[in-house]
Amino acid sequence: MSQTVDRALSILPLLAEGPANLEQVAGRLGVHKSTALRLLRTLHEHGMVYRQSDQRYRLGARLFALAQQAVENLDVREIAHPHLVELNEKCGHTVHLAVYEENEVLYIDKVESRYPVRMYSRIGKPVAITVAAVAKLLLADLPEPERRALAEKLDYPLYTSRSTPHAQAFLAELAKVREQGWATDLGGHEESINCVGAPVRGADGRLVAAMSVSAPNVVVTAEELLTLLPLVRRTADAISREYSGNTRVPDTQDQKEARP
Amino acid sequence: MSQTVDRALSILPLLAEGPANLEQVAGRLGVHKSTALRLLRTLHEHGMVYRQSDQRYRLGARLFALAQQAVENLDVREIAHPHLVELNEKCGHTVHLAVYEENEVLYIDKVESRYPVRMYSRIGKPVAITVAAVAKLLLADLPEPERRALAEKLDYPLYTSRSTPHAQAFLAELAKVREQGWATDLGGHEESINCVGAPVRGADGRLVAAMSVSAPNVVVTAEELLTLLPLVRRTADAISREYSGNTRVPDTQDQKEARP
DNA sequence: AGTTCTTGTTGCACTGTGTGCAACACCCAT
DNA sequence: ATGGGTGTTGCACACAGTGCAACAAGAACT
Repeated sequence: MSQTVDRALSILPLLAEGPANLEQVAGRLGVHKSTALRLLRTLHEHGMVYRQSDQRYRLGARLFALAQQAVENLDVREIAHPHLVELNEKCGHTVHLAVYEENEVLYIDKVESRYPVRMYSRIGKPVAITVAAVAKLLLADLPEPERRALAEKLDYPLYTSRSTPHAQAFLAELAKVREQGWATDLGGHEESINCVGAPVRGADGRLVAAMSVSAPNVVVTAEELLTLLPLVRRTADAISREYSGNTRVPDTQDQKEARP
Repeated sequence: MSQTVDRALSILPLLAEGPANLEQVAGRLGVHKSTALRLLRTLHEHGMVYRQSDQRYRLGARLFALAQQAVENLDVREIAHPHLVELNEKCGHTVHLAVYEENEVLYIDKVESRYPVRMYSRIGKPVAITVAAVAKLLLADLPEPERRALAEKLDYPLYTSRSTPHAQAFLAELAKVREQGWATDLGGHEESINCVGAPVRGADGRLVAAMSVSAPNVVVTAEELLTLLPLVRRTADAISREYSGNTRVPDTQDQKEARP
């Protein structure tokens, strides 16, 4: 909608791929060098980009700080965290918490496995949406037309032979997940890794997040992992209960400045 | 430099404090509602802000993803990580890695303590610059005028009775750190938490990062923690060596597309 | 040392983009 | 129904953003 801002923001993902110099930025934006320079300077003033010693630009520190503050404001995360830690202490595996937002599913919290073999994933990383257990749970909760539209639009990369191959299969899987109230990913993303997930619901019954436990085959088989399902569901339910209990007050809190 | 972009970017830190509606945003920016609306829409299109169900805006998912990609591009981090893990396995305490960037020091990696009592800190969070061991190390390496200028400009919050009280004391501390090649924070940020840190240097001898080990009093006393100093320094040196070895090649790599 | 590229920076005239206004649409309360 | 509180749309004006061309500063040659 706003050309200048649009261009400026387009620089960020571009730099996320790796550092770039002025000409490269100007080139990829399709604007004159001087224009790109002004945009970069503005971004720089706000700490969004950083100019390294070789004069090339890369993403700046403020970005981290912002992402940081943003994630701290998600109250589900705050409530869920101790539960995730507790679950991790009981079973020892990696525990994830994820939310859905505008056609993306992303991890907002993670407790690392106690076993030496760990998964590669990170808070803030978008999830493999067509296969991950948490993604299935979150998408299964979308209203039918939206779910359908999204499913049609997605890519279905074949990470492994057990990845969801196409929209039709995905929608069928979502229906199943919706029905049973939990989800799995059995080697759909990485051949040797399995996950079991359960939904976290708000007071209105809608999903606000999803959580999962993941472990590689070498540590426990898929069958063994599935025995954890009741524990996972109980944890998710505990979070749901606590989250729903918190029936929204904090908004006005920061305004109040009353004296005793 | 660019008014529109400047305004748009100013919205982000504002939303980082918490969700806000159109009027609040317009008000705090000092612009008309319609202007704020257009800016927010542009930010929205880029996934930088998200519109929650009550119509208020908050920071969006893309921000996480960007910060994520940004941190992955920092090659010190990649090299350092296994060393940090190893150090954590040896001593069990929380290990941090931090860099300096434009008047800020921020954590770029962290390995959690194995003990149940954990510190509150997070990757991406700006460090308490006047007291943290890693901050002292990084600032001590700045050229004298810059260091002085920064020290004068900083605030010196008294987190505890042992916090650095003012610029003069801070500069003296930095001189000491520079001299001895390592740094501590003994209860300067939180009464009961101590840290020992050591510098990571590039091929040119300049600091590229700093690392530290932190532990609360209840687990080990400050004296006991200091006995880890040689180990911490050895780890930092190992990272320095590996980092310097990597004498910059990767730049051209992504351009190449030659046939066999 | 001189010359030629390459890349970043500055000043300026033009116009296209962002601006604020006012009117409108909408929702929730009363 | 009626009112206040929001978010949204269309439009005329002007100023902020644009691209150009000329300049500066290095690096990489000969």
